[in-house]
Amino acid sequence: MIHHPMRLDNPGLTPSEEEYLEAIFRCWQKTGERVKVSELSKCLHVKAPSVVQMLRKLKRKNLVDYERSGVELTKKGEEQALRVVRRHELAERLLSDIFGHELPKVHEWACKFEHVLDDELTDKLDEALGKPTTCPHGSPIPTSEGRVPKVRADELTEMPKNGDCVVVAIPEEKGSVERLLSLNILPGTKIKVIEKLPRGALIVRCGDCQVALSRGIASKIFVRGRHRLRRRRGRPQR
Amino acid sequence: MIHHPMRLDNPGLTPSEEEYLEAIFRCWQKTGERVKVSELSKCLHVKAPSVVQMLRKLKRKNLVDYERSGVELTKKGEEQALRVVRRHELAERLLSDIFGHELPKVHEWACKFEHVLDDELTDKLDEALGKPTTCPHGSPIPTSEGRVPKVRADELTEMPKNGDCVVVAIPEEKGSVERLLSLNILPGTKIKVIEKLPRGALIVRCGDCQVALSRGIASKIFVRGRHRLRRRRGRPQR
DNA sequence: AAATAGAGTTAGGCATACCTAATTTATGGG
DNA sequence: CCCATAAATTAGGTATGCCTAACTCTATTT
Repeated sequence: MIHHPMRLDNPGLTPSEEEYLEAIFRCWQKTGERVKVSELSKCLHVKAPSVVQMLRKLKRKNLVDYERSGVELTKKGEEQALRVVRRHELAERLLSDIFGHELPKVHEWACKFEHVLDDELTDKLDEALGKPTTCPHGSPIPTSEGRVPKVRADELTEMPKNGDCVVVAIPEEKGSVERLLSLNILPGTKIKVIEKLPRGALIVRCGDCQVALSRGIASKIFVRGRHRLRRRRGRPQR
Repeated sequence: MIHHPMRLDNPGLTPSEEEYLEAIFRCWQKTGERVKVSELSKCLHVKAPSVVQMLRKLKRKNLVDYERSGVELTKKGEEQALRVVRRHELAERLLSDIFGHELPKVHEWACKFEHVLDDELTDKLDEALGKPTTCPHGSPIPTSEGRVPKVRADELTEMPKNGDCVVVAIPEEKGSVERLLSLNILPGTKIKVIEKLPRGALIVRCGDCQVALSRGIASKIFVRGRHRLRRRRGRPQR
């Protein structure tokens, strides 16, 4: 069967439209601000005029609220975005279950997989994987009803000196994951802040060794302080 | 990342081009004849002019030998087709490993998955699945070098009365798979021909029960007579 | 051999989604 | 306040890959 511009299992969304919705959602999630054209342009690797064109299309479909000040998902748009995110996170789980040592590449692979999972397959996958609550990087997986489990977690940079904590989520991006994987810093890892350096950088102990983390990467690691009562396998956020 | 018309990991083939190559290969495999436009039109669910247009494009790229009499893959075209088939069959293995009871849907799902597996992921998948030699329906999986393990197998319709045999391959198509799954006729199943009816239909015993199979479906079941020496887990063809 | 059906082809269009170049609109520094 | 730069937009163009309608073969039937 041929690549159809519009998939039957979804309410009239092309793969591209889905990618834009997902990107808008992820950008918005980081800052809570309306998302700018230039931001999407960067993260989708697409030139600005293409973004504008697509945003107008999404606006016509009532999926986004778009003005010069930036974009925001509408209720309807967010629903769709969450469906895509769910498929993406489940694909990541599947891939990391199969290819344990390839975590750095999992995100990229999942970007493609998310477009070939229809609702039926997604739900079956969810079940087959044991209804996981987070992706391998620690992000929560939206439920099939579109609810995102919210979780209390703080940036590693906000931990006090000598603070003990447990990693809840790490970034998705390949370079960072490679770095963290080599240091054995993954969701679930216990780490302790040894020293706080200027500019947000810090020195942490994980396992036997001590390493310095730049602010850039440390601010994308989310942790839960160990003084909080630990539930088994908490549901972290990022 | 956005849906690009041409994937980087493959030598300039769009997903559509790949689908055509695969379809040409599969049609050719059935009959050994040059494939007709109308045939492709039917099996790709695309109108004839679209087929013609694509065939001309593939001809320009030296992937097919195309004249009014029909199409045939060139050496180069076959190489590419086999890559796609390999990805498809491995995807089927993966899917049927995860969703054991959903065999009828596996082929359809794999049609989508085959387009998101690059060479690296395909090879890793091959390894993770234990380098299987056949897809769950029994078709041989081309190697990464593009070799197709050939296997001796005969149409069930050619078995003699009272012949004992082992199923080697069943069709991919959903309806047939549903039927055969309900009868518990799968690759590996032992069956015995009880009666040969006119027009190629026959009655077979499998397990405890006896069933009638129309010529239509029986001719798409491939078997190996039990008088042949059995190797462990033979590599069937269709 | 003419008529006709069906397969193949050509011509002309359309939707998607990308691009570049040129223009407009903000925005922050002098 | 004005200008330079960055961001957003408009205009116009390209490649894919599908479509319909109309035409041309080919082959079969009468």
